[in-house]
Amino acid sequence: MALAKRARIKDVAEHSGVSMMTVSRVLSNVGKVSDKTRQLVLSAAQQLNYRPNVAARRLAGSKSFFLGLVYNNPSASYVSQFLLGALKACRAQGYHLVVDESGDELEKCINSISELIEVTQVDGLILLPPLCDEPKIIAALQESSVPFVRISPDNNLNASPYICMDDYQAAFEITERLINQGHSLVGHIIGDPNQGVSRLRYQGFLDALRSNQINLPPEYIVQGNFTYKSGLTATAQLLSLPVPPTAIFAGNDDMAAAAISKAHSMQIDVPEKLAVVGFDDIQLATSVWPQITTVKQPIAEMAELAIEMLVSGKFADITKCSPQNFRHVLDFNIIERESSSRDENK
Amino acid sequence: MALAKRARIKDVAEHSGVSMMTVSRVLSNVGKVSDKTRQLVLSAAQQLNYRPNVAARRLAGSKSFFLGLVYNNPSASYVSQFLLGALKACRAQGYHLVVDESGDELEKCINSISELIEVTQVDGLILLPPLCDEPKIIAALQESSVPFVRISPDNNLNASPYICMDDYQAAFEITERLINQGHSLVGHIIGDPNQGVSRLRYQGFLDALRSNQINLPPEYIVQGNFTYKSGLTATAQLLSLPVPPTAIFAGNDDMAAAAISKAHSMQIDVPEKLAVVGFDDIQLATSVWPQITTVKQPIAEMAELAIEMLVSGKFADITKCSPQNFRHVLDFNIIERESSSRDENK
DNA sequence: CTGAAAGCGCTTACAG
DNA sequence: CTGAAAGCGCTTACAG
Repeated sequence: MALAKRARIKDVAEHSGVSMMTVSRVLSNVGKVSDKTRQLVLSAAQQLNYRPNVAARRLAGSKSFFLGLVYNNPSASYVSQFLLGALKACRAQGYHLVVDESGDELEKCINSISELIEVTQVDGLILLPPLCDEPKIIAALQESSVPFVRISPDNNLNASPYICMDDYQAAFEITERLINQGHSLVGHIIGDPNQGVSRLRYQGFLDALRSNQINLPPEYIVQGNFTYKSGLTATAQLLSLPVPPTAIFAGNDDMAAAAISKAHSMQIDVPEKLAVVGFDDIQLATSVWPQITTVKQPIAEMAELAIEMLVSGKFADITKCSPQNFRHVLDFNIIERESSSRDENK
Repeated sequence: MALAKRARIKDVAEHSGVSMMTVSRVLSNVGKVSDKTRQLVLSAAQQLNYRPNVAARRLAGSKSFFLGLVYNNPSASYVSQFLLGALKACRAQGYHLVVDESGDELEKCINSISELIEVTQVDGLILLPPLCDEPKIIAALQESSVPFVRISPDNNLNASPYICMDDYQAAFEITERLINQGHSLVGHIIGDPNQGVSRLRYQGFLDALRSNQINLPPEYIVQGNFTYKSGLTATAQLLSLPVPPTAIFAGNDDMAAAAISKAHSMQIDVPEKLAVVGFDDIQLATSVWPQITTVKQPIAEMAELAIEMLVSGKFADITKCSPQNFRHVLDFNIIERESSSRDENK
């Protein structure tokens, strides 16, 4: 029934005694209209429960009110947290979100993005890592002139606006906490080598040690790839060292959870014999025992900001933007839980 | 550039020497066209890299090629697994997915669904549990006459086509496995009372005991709500019983993971002193130690089937469908892992 | 089996 | 500040 009676601009125009054009102007908030007629139109629209027809709008040449989200990130919890934030912001702004999981094949990925642009005609695009660092995708997007925002990108920082947090600083701080708690033999499991954040977190870790005059032998640093499985292997390696570490800083929570599991299965108590800290604060961090001390990454906030940036139109014509305004850094929090004991408080 | 040169139906028509109408017929696969002209049109379309303009299509009164997915399910991994399957199927069928997290307030939820229908003009809708059991939403949807498919619904089974698995049978079988392994004192943590699957799993559990002539005192059954936290509390209660259970069947994996954590923190070894089994096979099931024996629910397959049902048009006019064809049941698997030992093999 | 006409609901450009 | 005209790219319904 709602569908059958749906009001059109023409109805609103007749109802308020002005032309369709004036109604259109009022509703899209464009051009000058006198306050009086504006009120007239607005109340008529409300009375008729007018909702614009997006298809007609789009066809006539304006915005589609669709935004696209493309990802190939394997972490389900990362993606869903992001999705939640993005959806919330879209709703607030009157936009809808078209989601696409691109797969890992570069060719297919570019195809599905151009599909999204041509067929869905999105007004803007959000690229999640590690997809957002693919030069070919960036190039294709620039050519299409569709505005896009990248999340935690690692390269081509002048190519588009982007949102990130200070991974380096967070890693520095969480490592320093471990040091302040008396740990000097701290192991590190590096994240996916294809993601820039892995390097930043590793660097923050190293610098925290250095600034505390700790010399760590290289065998205490092991390469992982952000998966639970890689965390298992890496931890086994660390704990088999002649002098095993008393603490492990894993590059993300999945690997930290694995570190805890592996320690348990080797009869090593966490946190008594081994402190473990992670990164991200995904749901898993509070679904294992003991719960994981970690860095809370503001994933949902990143999503909301990304939508707002796209909607604002500030980056509509990227060639007119100064790359100085591209960088948006959000704050993090360190959350202390049971997987690392706080000796100083005991 | 792709956007600038985009071919229209008119171009394809001129290129192949037929009318626009014929091109339209060929491309939408509707009406009779001679094989010869069909080939002509098809090759012209390909040559020109023609892609239909969805907005124009929609405006002219045909399908929107958008499908909607609405959820309020709190389990991030459930939703993302579903999303993955849905996205894959959409891509295969040339559709796009508009996702909406509805929130828990019924009023807002109905609003956002009607928004989705009116503004986005989706051709069909998928409802995830527990949202899919809200009578008011079902009523609103029926009135709008938009086809919709529900996932694991609990009531109004004649209201729409739906997809589910045999939760009862799966619970029966996984419980019987525990019994066959020598457990007679098996505790159960019931899931969210608002979800039908909780009751079905509970019922399967009870009947497995009964069919094995086991009388279980009622205190071995505790109410949870599918969250990790509720699993913690429920397990504490079960393990404090004068004679604690030797096994726990949790209504889902989140609660099973909590059962393992709680047992650990009470110095009770899993699976030696306590076997734990869950339900769903979400990522968490393999991210804790020991990994959880569980029922693998075919979430992604459910999503794919839902999309296919919507696209097929079989349920386009629901008033013409026989409710006998509504029910679609998918198979499950029981996956044995380390959280429950297999005594018979030792 | 094929085509000419009209129209979907909106916005762009052009006038005043 | 306001409006009449034309058109976006497609499909529906009507002819033949």
